[in-house]
Amino acid sequence: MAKAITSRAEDYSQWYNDIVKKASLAEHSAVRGCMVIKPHGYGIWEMMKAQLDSMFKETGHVNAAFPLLIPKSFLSKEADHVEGFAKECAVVTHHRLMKDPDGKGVVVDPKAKLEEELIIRPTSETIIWNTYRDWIKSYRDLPLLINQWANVMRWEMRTRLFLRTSEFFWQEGHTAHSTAKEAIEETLLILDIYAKFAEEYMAMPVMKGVKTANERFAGAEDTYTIEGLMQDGKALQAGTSHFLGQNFAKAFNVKFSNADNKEEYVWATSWGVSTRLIGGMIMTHSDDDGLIIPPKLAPNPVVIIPIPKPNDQIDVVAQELIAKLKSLGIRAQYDRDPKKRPGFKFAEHELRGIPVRVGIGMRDLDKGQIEIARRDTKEKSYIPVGGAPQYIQELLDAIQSNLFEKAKKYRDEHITSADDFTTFKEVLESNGGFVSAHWDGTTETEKKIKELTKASIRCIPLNNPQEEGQCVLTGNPSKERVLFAKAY
RNA sequence: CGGGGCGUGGCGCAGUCCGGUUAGCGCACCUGCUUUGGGAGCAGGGGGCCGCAGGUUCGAAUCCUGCCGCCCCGACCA
Repeated sequence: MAKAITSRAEDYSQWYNDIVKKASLAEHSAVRGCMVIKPHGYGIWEMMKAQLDSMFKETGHVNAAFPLLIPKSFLSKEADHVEGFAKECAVVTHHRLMKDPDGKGVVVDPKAKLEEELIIRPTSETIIWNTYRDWIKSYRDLPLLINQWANVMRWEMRTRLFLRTSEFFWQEGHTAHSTAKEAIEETLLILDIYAKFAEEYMAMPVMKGVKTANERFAGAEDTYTIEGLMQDGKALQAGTSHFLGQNFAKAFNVKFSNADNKEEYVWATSWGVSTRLIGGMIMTHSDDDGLIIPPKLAPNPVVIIPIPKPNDQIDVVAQELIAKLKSLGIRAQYDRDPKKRPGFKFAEHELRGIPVRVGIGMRDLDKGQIEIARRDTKEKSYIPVGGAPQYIQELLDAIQSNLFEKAKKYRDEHITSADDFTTFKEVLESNGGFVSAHWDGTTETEKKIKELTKASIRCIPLNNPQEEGQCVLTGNPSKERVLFAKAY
């Protein structure tokens, strides 16, 4: 067991780090806070990208690309936005290096100081709205539905691979609309896409809701969120969709003429999900033996292993199986390497989270069967060669739904109501997860609760039942419950 | 920015307190033989500015000074 990983019970965050490292998903780079995403990890991101991108396209969005660098002055145009991001921006001040006059290497050339400093984008609202000003003149130019796949940089104090790094990869949608109603509809449409993606593709159940003023995106009127629950009982904000009102339109003076030839400010949204989703996938499904990838996100959901080593007959059976799977739209990989033993390969592919493993050995072939093992439950079955493709197809679906059901069961068992502060604290200590409690609606109380328990309000669920109650901390009147949790 | 820890072949570490001649171990790697249905065994082999820069000393991975970097825990955040 050369690559054994720390168990979840022993040290959850070490378990996470071990999985990222030993499943070859990513590693720390030479640059502080920035990661190298390795092929296996990037392959999963590509699967996520492809699916999300097609969902965006189906709903009328198109992709474009905006610059990495943003003039410093742009950032200061929307007051809340500056406040939110100023503390974590990397700034470009010079445009040239020179040989160090006192020795080896290079130094910044003091003569190459930029007249206006540039910010490496922490998000792109400002540069995009500055551009939209020129693109939008009439209601006929609306709606404008644009997305970009990009990297952004936020200078983080503490980083964790995928969950929080200084540079991360994401998509950011930026749309412009002629009415508030339409912009809000867009915000909710995207939230639904995110939730559908999370649940149907990542097999990660999520709560849809709206953020409190305190947790809102800097510059937004409303921030909608999907919140997942990880196996250690902490919540993960997995995606956000913002209704920006006219804040950016006013800051960047983006107006359009309506049908009555009257000028109005444009209504806006922005929305994003990032490589953080990979962290969410890991912490939702994986076990003490390593990563578990939901079949729909696996670059290669099936791996075929010759037992004990390849020969002509096994090669033929493997290639035929690959061809038949391909015709069913299932990608499979044949790990033929004769120098590695099957036991090693079994362990390796389990660690890397491949959903289905097929073992082909002469002993089974003589009986006309092959061995098929599923990663999620570790169960093995012996299936006639001819029936294997269909069996695998059904098995992948079964794994996908089993992962979702298992995660949903866990999540549902970790939503607890609390009506007094003692219970509230006890639930957080013992069971973890979401605590559904009344809150008096003030930021002050929200902050106080966070200070006392480390739990924040993750969201006010959509379609939340209205009920009279008393705030769990202050006893002040409240009309609905909100979801608290400790969060990543 | 506070508190803690760590920088030694690709990876993980020992050695550092108490300086000593050739810097060691496991994994990985290379060669050969034997193996082969759940991380193979044996034999041989290659690979090191001991984080960087100064200093003390006959002699420094080890002691002293300064610097740099990374990880973990907190405050901030997707």
